Formats: sequence, structure tokens, C-alpha cells
Amino acid sequence: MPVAKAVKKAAAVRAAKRPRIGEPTAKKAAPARAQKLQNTRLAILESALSHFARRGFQGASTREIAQTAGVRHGMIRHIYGSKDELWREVIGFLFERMNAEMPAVVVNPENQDDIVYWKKWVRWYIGYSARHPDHGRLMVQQSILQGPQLEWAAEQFIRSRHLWHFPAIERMKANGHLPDVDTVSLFFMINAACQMIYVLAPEIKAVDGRDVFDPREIEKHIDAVFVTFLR
Amino acid sequence: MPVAKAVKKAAAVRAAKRPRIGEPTAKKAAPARAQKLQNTRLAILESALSHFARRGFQGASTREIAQTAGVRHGMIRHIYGSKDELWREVIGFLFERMNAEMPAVVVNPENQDDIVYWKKWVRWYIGYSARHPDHGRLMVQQSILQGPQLEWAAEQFIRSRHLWHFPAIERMKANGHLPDVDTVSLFFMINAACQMIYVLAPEIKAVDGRDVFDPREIEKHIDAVFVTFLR
DNA sequence: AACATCATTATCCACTTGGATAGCGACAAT
DNA sequence: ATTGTCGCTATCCAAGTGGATAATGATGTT
Repeated sequence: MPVAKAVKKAAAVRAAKRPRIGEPTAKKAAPARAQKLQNTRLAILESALSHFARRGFQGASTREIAQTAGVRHGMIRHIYGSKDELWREVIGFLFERMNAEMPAVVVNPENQDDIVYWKKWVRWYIGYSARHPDHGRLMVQQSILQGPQLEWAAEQFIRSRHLWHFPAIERMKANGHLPDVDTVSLFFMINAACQMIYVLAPEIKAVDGRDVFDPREIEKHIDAVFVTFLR
Repeated sequence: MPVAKAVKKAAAVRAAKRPRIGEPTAKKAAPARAQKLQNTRLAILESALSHFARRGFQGASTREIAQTAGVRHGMIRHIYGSKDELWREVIGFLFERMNAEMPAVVVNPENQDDIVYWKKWVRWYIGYSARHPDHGRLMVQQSILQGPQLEWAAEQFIRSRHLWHFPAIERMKANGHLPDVDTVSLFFMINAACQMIYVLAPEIKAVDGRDVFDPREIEKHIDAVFVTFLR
């Protein structure tokens, strides 16, 4: 196959819509062909998330990612073009899944009391962090790495999330419901309090023998965050 | 050189005492020969810390580590025997340096009021985390990785640190000075509150444009931790 | 001055890495 | 039934990996 055609083809595959989480398998009934591709894409994304989160970008091998996904490593290049692009798609997938798992009551704070809403959000976010500890792990890897990838992620996903939370935090500070300290510090403390215990779960298991993913432990941790920050 | 002799030699080099931080270049005046070796060891350790912290264990390359340290990669094998052993030495180096930077008033809580001591500890620990953000980064990499390396680190360094802090935390909880929540949750929240903002400094820079290492920002963050946890 | 030590390197090795290319072969369209 | 599409793989490649070996040459010892 001539080079030009091959490149064009790869671009087309890449442009194809990535598997959407919530979408109810739209229309008619997708041709088996397309459905299979979507399954493969999803398998690769989940495998890549797991490997990237644990080993970092350079430490993860596309061959291992492919093996976990049940395909040959050529498939990754076929679909995503490069390891860099796969990394970006994984981060996109991560936030899409997060949004998809967010219940309406958390997405939309309207007409809810600030404290009630904050508690709902914390409860949901801790559950999410316990369900998907690799989210926090990947974001830590991303943030440590610096470079243009981080700029891109900040621009694309992280900044909007920060800005979305800041007004509510400041309102609650003003009303005396959260400690009256620097907003960025406070946001990071709350965020870390919610997810780091799950990111570092293997350490806690090794040191204290505790399984932080036990539902009762999760409930205790939710309470700990409430009591610590809320006033 | 026969194999047996080479192995014996490497073991001897490895067994030689690693550079101690506080030690005042003891006795007489070390022969230039030994001094140079110590310098090289230190350069490799610091370079390795930086690379491991950012890229993780598998992601860091011994050749790049050596280059940053100004030597050829054979030197690493000569001194440390293997990449695994280098990783372990780096972690040992990290905690040794941490202990060396700990002032007496933080090492020894005797005869100090709990609150006063806790504030001194937090202030020192935040300063340390800001001075050496790679400490937190490496420990996150270590904890995420699981496997026997984590067991070793937990046994060797982490557990004793946890156990050392727990009694004071429980006493302060009992006296109403810290939120009355699960001790492990509380310890992790305090720990994360102190160091994660520096571990994730590149993210904050990219998202909010803030330099968390600015001394005034550090002071604000210390205050934030005080106000949030202390009561 | 001659010798021995040893910090350091050059160089080789088998293996893995991300990427590129050229298919194959099950499906879909006619 | 024939043909073309395209999901997927086999296979090659240059570059990089951690490790092993033997040498070098400045330093220290006699």
C-alpha cells in the first residue's frame, strides 16, 4: 500500500468516534464490524489506563498494554497512531467516564443548600475515587511529568473543574461552613483528602494491613472528611 | 579477571558506607580517592531520585541517571550492582536526609505542649516538602507500584513513621485538638494536606499560574493546615 | 621507582522498545 | 457469488534497555 493512502487511512480510523460511555448504543443496531472495533478500543483504553497509572508514561509498554487488552501491539498504532496520542485518549476517556458516573444531583447544585450539596459531592467523589483509584494515579503521573502534555490536560480538563468548584468553596467559606483559608490550598486539601487514601491504598495495606476499599472503611472515611472540613 | 573475584569486588564496593548526611567529614581528612567516590555516589543518588520521582522505576533509564550525575552508566552497576538496588538506596538516602534535616525540637516532642509541638512539626514538614517535592513523588511511585519493593519500604521506613505519629494524634483527638475521626484517615489527610500541593506543583502552575514554592505562599499554606485541622 | 589498588570507562550482549509496512481474512455491499 | 473494505496481525527496523566484562590510568603504598 502506498504511503499516502496508509496515512490517510490511519487518520480516518483515529478520527472515528471513541466509545461514549452513556450513549445507549444508538440507532438501529450497529453493524457487528463497528461494534467489535468499539469493544477493542474500550479494552485498550482500560488496559492503558491501568498500565499508565501504575508505571507512568515511559514505564508502560505498548506491547504489555496490548496484551492485557487481548490484541497485538500493532493495533494500538492502527487505532491511536502513537503512544502519546493513546495517553491523551486515556485522559479524555477518564474524564468522560467520570462525568458519566456523576448523578444528576451532583452535576447540578441548583436549589440545593450549600452544605447538603457539598456533602453529596464529597460522598460521591470518595465513592468514585474508591471505585477508580487509577484516576488519581494517572493524574498524579500526568502532573509530575510536566511538559506540553500537562499544559494540554490543564487546559482541556483540569482548569474547568477547578473553576467550577471555587465559587461554591468561597461561598461556604464566607458563610463559615468551611475553614477560612486560601481557596487553592483548601481545594487541594479537600481533593487530596478524598482520593489520596485510595491512590495509596497498597501502601496502607502494606503498612497498616487495612483494606480501605471495604465499604465500612469508605463510610468511615466519608465521615472523617465531613468532620474535618465542615463547620 | 575471574568471575568470582569480580563479584567479590563489586560486593565490597556496594558494602562501603553510603554518604552520610550530617557526618562532619569525620577524622583526619579522607584520602582524595575515597572522597571522590563519595561525591560520585551522592551525585548518582540525587540524579536517581530526580529521575525515579518523575518517571517511575521502569520509566527511568540508568543511562540518563548516569548522564545527569556526570558519569557513565557502568558506574551505577559498579557501585550499586543493579537498578533495583539503586532504587532501594535512593529510598534509604531519602529518609536519611529527611532525618538529618529534622531539627531537635521536631525530633524530640518531650516536655512540649501537644499543640505547640504539632504546629512545629507541621511547619517543618511543609517546609521540607516544599524543599524536596521529589520525596513525595518518589513515595507515591513506590506506593502505587506494589510488589515486594513496597513491602520492604513499608517494613523499613514507613511503618515506624506511622506508629510514631499515631499516639500523639490520638491524644490530641482525645483532648479535642484534632477532629475526632479515624486515626488512619486523619493521618493521611494531614500528610496529604502538607505535601501533595508540592508534589503536584507543576499542575497548580499550569492550571492556576501559581508558584506554590514562593515563601509567602508556603506561609499561607501552613496557616491553611493549622486552621483546617486544629481546634 | 616499582607496584598495587580501584574509580572509572569502553564495549559488548541479549532483549525490549515504539514505530513502520505489507499483508491476511472475515465481514459487508453489490 | 464476486468484490472491496477494514479490523487485525506478522514481521521487520533502528534505537534504547539493564547488565556483564575487561581494560585504563590516576592515586596510594612499598
